[in-house]
Amino acid sequence: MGRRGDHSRDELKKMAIDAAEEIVGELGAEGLTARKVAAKIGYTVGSLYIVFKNLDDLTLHVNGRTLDNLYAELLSSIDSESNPEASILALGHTYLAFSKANVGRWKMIFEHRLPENAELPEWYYEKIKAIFQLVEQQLAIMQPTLSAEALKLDSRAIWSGVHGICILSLTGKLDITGGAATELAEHLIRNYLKGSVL
Amino acid sequence: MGRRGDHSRDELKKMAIDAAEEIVGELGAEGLTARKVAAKIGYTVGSLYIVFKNLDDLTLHVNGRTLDNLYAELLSSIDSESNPEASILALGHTYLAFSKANVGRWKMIFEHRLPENAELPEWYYEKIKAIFQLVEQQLAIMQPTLSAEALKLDSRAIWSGVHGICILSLTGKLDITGGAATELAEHLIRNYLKGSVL
DNA sequence: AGGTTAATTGAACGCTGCACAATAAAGTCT
DNA sequence: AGACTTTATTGTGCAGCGTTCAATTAACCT
Repeated sequence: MGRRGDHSRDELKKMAIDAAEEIVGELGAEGLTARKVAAKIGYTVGSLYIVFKNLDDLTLHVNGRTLDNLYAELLSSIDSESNPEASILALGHTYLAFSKANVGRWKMIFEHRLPENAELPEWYYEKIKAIFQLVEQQLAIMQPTLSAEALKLDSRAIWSGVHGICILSLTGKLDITGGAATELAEHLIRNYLKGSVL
Repeated sequence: MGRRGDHSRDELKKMAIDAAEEIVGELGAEGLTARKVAAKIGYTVGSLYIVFKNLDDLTLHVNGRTLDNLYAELLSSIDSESNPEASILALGHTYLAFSKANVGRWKMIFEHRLPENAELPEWYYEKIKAIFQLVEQQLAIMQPTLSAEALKLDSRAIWSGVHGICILSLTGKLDITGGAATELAEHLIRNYLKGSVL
């Protein structure tokens, strides 16, 4: 059992997120319970509630880390590419690969619902925005004359589209053969870009 | 209390789905519990488990009906339109409007996760396919030379895209002003179609 | 060593999904 | 009509959930 001074608050927090991450990776969001996390880190449930407001709070932190992981992979998938269209395609490809390699964690981000009146915390929005901005940057290189407004719209349209393909393919609702998600995303990106340049 | 012979199995099933639908509409998927549904139809929990395999089964039936409702609205949004591009835009518009008008029920379709090894039933897939086919039909009118394969791909790409916008806007993850979802979808559809015709 | 502070526990509460023995109503047969 | 069978429905029970909080126990301070 955890004894006083064994771990600082931050250490405990990190341990809990680590444990939760592992559980979600194995069992999906459904399998995440306070008791399991507590058992896994050698503390009792009560201690979790010192560090997190509630289970949703813990979930949010796991999701935050997942977003960070994705962001890192997305970033490293473009820094070698110079052609912006190729970069956007690479982003899409990396996104789909990541979500497939981390189904449980990725699905949790979208299956998770906040309690009635709660709002997503600011830092969470920032992470989402950062991802959109990767696309936005490439678009800006492609079409330097576009207004900030138009860039934002285009990047949101493209990335939401890729995201839609991602979710529908993960949940098997595409009514299409398995590996086609990447192909779909490529299609979407290429055709959108072609059409928007005109 | 429900007495023997008061309601047939099918009536009971319908009553339960009705009640569940109402609860989800008011409280969201989170608020749906067997005990609440039972109380609402004047039966006890036990009776629900005669008619449904489990709560997931009930959820699936509510979702199925929601898909039917959407399908009906989508259908009536195009039968007056003759221009296929306008029709696809109308489909997107109707989709977003429907999801906004029925947030709770619509979100439940995507937040709901099946237990570990369960597969979606066939009739559920059929409903999803039917919706995709509405887009496919319009595309076929637009580009009669396209192969069945290509039609399927294009319709999936477009509709997944619209769906992505729908989900991200419903869950407030678009980092963009509220009403812009429709605008985004229009952008996506128009640019994709423009690009794909070339 | 004794007193204070604070970290940690674990039991308790009210909820959940689900199962199943007990019950009561309808149908059937003589 | 009365007894027997069938079956629809109940309601209690179980295990597990998130969350709270009084009690405990370890570390620190004087």
